[in-house]
Amino acid sequence: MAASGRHGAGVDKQRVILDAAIRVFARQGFHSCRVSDVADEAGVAYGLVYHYFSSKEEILNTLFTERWQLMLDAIVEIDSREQLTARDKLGQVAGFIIDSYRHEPDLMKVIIVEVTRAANTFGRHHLPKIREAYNLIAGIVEQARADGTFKSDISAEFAAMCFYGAIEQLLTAWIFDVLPKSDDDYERAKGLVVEAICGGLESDAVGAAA
Amino acid sequence: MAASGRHGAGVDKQRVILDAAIRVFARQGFHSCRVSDVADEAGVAYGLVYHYFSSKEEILNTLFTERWQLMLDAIVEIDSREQLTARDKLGQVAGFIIDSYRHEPDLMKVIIVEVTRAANTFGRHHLPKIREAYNLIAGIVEQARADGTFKSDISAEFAAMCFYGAIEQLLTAWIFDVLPKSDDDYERAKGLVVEAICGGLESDAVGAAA
DNA sequence: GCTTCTGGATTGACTGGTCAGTCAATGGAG
DNA sequence: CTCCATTGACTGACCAGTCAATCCAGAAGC
Repeated sequence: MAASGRHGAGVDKQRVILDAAIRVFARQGFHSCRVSDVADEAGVAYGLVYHYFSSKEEILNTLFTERWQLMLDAIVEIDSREQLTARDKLGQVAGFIIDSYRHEPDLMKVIIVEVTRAANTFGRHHLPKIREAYNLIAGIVEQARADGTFKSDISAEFAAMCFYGAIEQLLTAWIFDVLPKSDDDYERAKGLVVEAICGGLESDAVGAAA
Repeated sequence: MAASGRHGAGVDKQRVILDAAIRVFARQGFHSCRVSDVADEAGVAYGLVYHYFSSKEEILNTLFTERWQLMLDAIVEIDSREQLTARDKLGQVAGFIIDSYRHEPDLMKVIIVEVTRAANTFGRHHLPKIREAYNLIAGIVEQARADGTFKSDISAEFAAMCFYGAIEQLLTAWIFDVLPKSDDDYERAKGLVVEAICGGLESDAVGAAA
């Protein structure tokens, strides 16, 4: 029966555990929750968690790796669309990330709070993967620098940090209810974050005068 | 003898413990270190830590509160200088934060990694203080929006997030050796981060044409 | 069709180690 | 002599990870 085991009605217990972990990690935080919390949330015996995962960390690893790769693939795909300007590409990237949060806020919260923003403890292991995202974004900027669309005195790596940092801060603000989060807010944010970073905060008159 | 206790050569043991904690927290992370590590680093008995602090967390609390207040005061002071433009004010704020990292990288690492970027676990308690910073920055932006220097279609709160997020991402990149960090890099970053956020990544010709 | 066998799925009690926080004892400055 | 800084061994709680037992779906044999 599909990819399921023997018992139950064909439910994939590994998936059930992962989904439960998303909820528990988002609610209590990775460090503050017990493995038994995850097992309870999944409606599964404690030991079964260790049948599917070698450790508590491996659960988080799996969640991060799955999702982050999706994002990397998306960025590569967006970057490959020749007809788009750099601003449009960055807009699509921002849109993808914002939509990810919109559709799976718990998962994104876990990834950002427990991995991306925890590069010290847990995320250290994932720095290479995280860097890949920076580099892909930097690649988009670099191209625009080369063709004169973007300022040449701001390095692509530096620009990528500003761009990514702004987006992550936005998600963080939503996660902790610092900014409002209606459907409208999400949609508007997609355009605004690009406008802010690419076009700048200063009104065009001032920007042109400089 | 000043603010010291009886024994020793007038050394303030509380300060010694705090300084040791900065090093240990920065090196091993708050969660992965033991209180005994801090005591050892400070060259002090385990129990003395609990003579000066009621818990391990209170040490981190103290470090954060001290430093963050310094930053809030600095921002208020910068904002009060009437003759500065919004861009200049933001530049000073960025400069202050970057210099803080430059002069006390361990302390700033602890504050960012363990508090600011850990709003889930520990930082939750400090969200109000963290928000104050956002609001002060938003205030600077708001003023520029009112006098037409900054675009009115980007809300001040949103802009503040982008600005602060970009800076924090910069520090994070330095902390984890993702960006180079010579004295020159720090100095250049001060101007560039403001140029990126206020002026935008797009070259002026493009920005003006839009 | 019925029974037995097999191996992975599932269970949850238990262990071993870790560590924050306690506290009774010590010591030395005033 | 008193008071408080200082010491460090100890305790109680917590929890990740282990493991032996059990269960059950389907395969194999009859």
